[in-house]
Amino acid sequence: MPLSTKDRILDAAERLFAEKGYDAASLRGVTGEAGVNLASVGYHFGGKANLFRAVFERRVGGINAERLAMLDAAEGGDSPPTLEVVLEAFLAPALRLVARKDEGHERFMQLVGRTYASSGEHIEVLKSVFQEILARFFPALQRALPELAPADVFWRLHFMLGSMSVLLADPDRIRVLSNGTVTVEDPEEPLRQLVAFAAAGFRASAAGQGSTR
Amino acid sequence: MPLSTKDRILDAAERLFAEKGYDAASLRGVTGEAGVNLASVGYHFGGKANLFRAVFERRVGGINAERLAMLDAAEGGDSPPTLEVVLEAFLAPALRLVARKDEGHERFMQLVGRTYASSGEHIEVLKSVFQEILARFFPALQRALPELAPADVFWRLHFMLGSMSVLLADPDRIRVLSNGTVTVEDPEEPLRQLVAFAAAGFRASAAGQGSTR
DNA sequence: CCAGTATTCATACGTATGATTCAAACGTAC
DNA sequence: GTACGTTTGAATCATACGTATGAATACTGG
Repeated sequence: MPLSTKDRILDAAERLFAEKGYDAASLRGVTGEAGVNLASVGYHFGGKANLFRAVFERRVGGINAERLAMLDAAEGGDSPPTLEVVLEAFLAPALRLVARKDEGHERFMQLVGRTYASSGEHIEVLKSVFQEILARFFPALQRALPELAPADVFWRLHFMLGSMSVLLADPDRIRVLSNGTVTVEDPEEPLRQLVAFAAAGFRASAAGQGSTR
Repeated sequence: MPLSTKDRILDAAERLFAEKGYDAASLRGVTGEAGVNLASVGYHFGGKANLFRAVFERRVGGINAERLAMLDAAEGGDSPPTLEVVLEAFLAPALRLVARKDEGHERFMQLVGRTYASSGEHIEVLKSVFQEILARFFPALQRALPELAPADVFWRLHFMLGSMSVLLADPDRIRVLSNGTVTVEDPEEPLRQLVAFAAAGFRASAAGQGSTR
């Protein structure tokens, strides 16, 4: 079987939403690229907003399952997992999809990164899905950093999410930023770089309210 | 004098672009909020795209000048500036504008953060302006981190820009992320937190190609 | 005061959007 | 072979968009 109309719409929508953003991507563009009729969007999804949700729901489940599986594996051993292992469990499933040119998945992660930085209402889609992940990873981070105040853990998680989101939104940005100096040949390098950077950042001595005054 | 039509348009455009993004912000919304005629956009700026540029050009000059001044001051002393001082020279001018509720400036920084994470063509506006800053700050970073390979400096700068951009794009995100646990009372705290996090990240031992294999 | 320029205004044009409708065709499983 | 879920084509709707035009108004220098 080639591909169902539903999936062709999802593929095209994923691509166009990631490329142009929600507003600039039109349903006519989506159905045109998918080679299906305009009316089929209404039939299958009920509208543009629901299509946007559907694009997310198709992928996030798998990614988050992989994250939780990696965390479970890391926590299964005798000693508690190191900070690096926890960070990698969170980052690797997302960054690998950008690395291996999965076509669909890469576009999707671009959409995630893009959406995370847009302060609009589209974030709600991300937030609802992120809660379960946060509920498992935050305690794991806190256990790996017992001396750190919860507020500091949140701040640094916040920063790491920002770093990750630009990495997802535009995998080529590092090349542009460095004027072509830095290129990514090894697909694992962004992950290694971010884990090293974030782990050191997490381990910095507290910078909260009282520490510098 | 109250405020020129040109400035009223710029103010409203800044607000709406930051709030809804380039595509979702309409010229009718801008001129409506500004209380001016729709046609005045064409007269003063020539079109929506040029208006977008103008919104940037009005503010970036001052911010970058402040960055360079702080860096000059830091490099004026006898000993070379520490990493923290360099980072602060870069981050403080931007983050302070978010902190002090300058109305206009806060909205503008939100727009900057938002634009940085959008992979579209709007980045070109940012990039052109960022070159001169990069040309001064990258060497300063490299001097503060003599043992680090240039590629690693770029990677970590990249990550820090990602962290900064979410901080700008949505100052309230830390509260949402932490489910209301973490709130920003001291306006200087985001700066302190990010400087501490990024400085430690920059100082991590190299994570490049050969280091982990 | 007036000429000339700069600005502002109301309005219209063409195009595109998301949504919805309806009859017809298709495929497939019972 | 007929019934049902799906897909298509085409059309229509109301609405919104960016842009352009030309008249009207405000401002300014002589």
